[in-house]
Amino acid sequence: MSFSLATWNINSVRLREPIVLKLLGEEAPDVLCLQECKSPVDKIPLEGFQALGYTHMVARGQKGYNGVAILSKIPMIEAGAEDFAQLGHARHIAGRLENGVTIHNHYVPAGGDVPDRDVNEKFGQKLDYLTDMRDAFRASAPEKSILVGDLNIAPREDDVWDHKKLLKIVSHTPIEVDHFNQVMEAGDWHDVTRADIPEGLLYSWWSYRAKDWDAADKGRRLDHVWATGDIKAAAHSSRVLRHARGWEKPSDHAPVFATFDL
DNA sequence: ATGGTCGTTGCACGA
Repeated sequence: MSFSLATWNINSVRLREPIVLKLLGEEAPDVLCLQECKSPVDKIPLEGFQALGYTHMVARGQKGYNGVAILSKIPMIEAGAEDFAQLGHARHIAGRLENGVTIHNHYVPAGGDVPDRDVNEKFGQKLDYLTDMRDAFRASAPEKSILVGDLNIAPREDDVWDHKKLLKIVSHTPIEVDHFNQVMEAGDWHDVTRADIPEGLLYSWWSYRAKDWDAADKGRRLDHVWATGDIKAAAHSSRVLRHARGWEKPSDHAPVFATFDL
């Protein structure tokens, strides 16, 4: 069985229902993981998704902030939702497909502007969220699992438009990258996107504040697809759907895709 | 060094 998957920070699933439908219609991933739905679960506009064959959903939501959902054409059951760092936020949901693969969908806290937990509580919450993820994977090793989401960290030099300029900018600081790598190591997670696209600048997010995001191209790779070691060889065909950043009323993130032959 | 843009909500805050 082969299935394709996409992860996309949608920045309001209700406002952007039209481009979610566009993505599902044009690219037809079997599974779509969304972050920043900014909606209670019962207000997610399901009808159009269902009409396109996405008849399964697991989600956590809250009014106005955060929120994660997994839409699937493949039968899927909920496989847990955790409140890492005990923030009381809807930032994680897991689903299990009928082929036994578990998908974790995360929206890691952005972390505020100042990369110092003593003066910026949000930065501490981000680090604590990642530490809790690490400890959960140490306590229970994930198998046959995929982890996706807006992890709000660009770990590599070629995941940002200017490594040196961003070393003190939240999302690319050494302490965040260290926490990120500890999560990966604890769960035997492997970076599917970079296994498929090992060389070159690669971004999934461009700020709304740039005058011309495409020409300036000051992006960061904040959105990730990981797989556990037991299924990493099944992954291929990774890509970032960059042109979705230029759609009508876009999200500031582009969808990231991968395919798994399992 | 600064300001720049969105979305949701309620008359700011988070990203």
